[in-house]
Amino acid sequence: MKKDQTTSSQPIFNYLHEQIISMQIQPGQKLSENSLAKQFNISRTPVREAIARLVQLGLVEVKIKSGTFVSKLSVKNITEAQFIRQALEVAIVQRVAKAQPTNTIEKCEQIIALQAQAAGQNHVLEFQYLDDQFHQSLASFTQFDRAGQIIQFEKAHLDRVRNLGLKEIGNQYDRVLNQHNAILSAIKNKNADLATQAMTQHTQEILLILNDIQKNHLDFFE
Amino acid sequence: MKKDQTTSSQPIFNYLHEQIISMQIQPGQKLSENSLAKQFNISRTPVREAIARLVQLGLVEVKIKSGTFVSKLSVKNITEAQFIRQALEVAIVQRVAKAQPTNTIEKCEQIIALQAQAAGQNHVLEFQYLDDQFHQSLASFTQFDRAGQIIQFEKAHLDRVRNLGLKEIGNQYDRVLNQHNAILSAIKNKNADLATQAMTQHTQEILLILNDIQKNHLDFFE
DNA sequence: CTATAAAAACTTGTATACAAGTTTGGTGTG
DNA sequence: CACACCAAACTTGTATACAAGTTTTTATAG
Repeated sequence: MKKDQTTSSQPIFNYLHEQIISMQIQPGQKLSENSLAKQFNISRTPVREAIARLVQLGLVEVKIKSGTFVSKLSVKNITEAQFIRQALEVAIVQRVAKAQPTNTIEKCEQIIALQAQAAGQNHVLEFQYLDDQFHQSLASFTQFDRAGQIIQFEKAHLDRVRNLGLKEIGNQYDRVLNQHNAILSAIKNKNADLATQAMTQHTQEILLILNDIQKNHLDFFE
Repeated sequence: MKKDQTTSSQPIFNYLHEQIISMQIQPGQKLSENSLAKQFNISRTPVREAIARLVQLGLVEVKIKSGTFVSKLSVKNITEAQFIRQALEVAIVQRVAKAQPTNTIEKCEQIIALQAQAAGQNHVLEFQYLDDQFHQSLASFTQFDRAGQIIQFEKAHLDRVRNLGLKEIGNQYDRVLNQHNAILSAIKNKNADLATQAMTQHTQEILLILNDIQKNHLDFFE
């Protein structure tokens, strides 16, 4: 009566996904199904499943009978991911603003408070984690799991850029905090239009640094 | 110097996808990797790849070591697909309305004209095809292929409902035509808000018939 | 030393064999 | 007839072998 439901491809998918968005596996780098299989002590079959999913997400490209490569960054792909994310986040925040669910609002307030703490202690990873939590709290109100999933998957493309920019540009804690506060404030005021505006501005932040980052890392872009 | 790039899993993916959204393979029906492999004269490997993609799209569910089943319809999934589609279509039409690209507008006018013809001749499939073309024309203006892809994949869930409703409710040519005209008119008037409103109403049509269809086909719903 | 060609090593795509769990059908017993 | 139990047939997950094309390396000729 074992209901396993977990496959061997899930861990390797999670590993590769995390390594790619954290830029520890660099854009353009070659992956080997055989090496990965040996590394994880499994056969090529589940490795190929994991890679197939990453291909669907646009994070990996397979050149037939030649090799598997981590996708390079491209302004087009990143702009597109931002567009999709913005469309969904805006639609979500509009629903939240109209419903003003107490639970969600309180959760967001708590997260913002924690973010202020993390900012004060310069805890970058914690701050980023809380950023995700803020957006996921809003998304979870809609109970639309798939929408949240798509956002997460698209955000992978944006996170690669953000993590690349961390080293040189640094985390702009105050900007993000102000924007989160603006979004929450608009929600509380039941002002869907203002919430839309605030969320739009927030999700477009990445575009402001994109050109600079491309200039500084031309080898990572296609 | 053969650049094949096509895999044997693509045809079977296309086949299953088409059969599922056209409801020729019914919700809840069992699929067999072995049967499909024999049917297409290939091995289980590419069949499994195709099925894995369908699982990602929510059209198929795999019960481990027990069977593969076409997903049943569910109000939650359908509502969610509608939400995602609406968010993206609205974001797209807003861009089009602000830019007013001549090519796109002319294309849409042509499509609407063809739709009027198809409606007059009661050509259901042609009318539906042109409906898709209308939306894809708007999407292609943004040059965001992935956004269009996501819309198409989410629309699969909506098409199942729509095709189910065709038999009893029938195609409401005039409603759709009026809505397409309203969208295009708002675009021409550079009125993004009106375009948003028109697109929202258009994409929400499916929700109006959802309850009735569920009542008439309880066995297809989970 | 350079250039070219052949061969060896890798690469992914596919077929197939096996493992392990689930479902189904039948058989025997009460 | 009803029910429990066992076996056979199916199911998906995984490992592995092979096919076919690409890349790299090596050796040989000039």
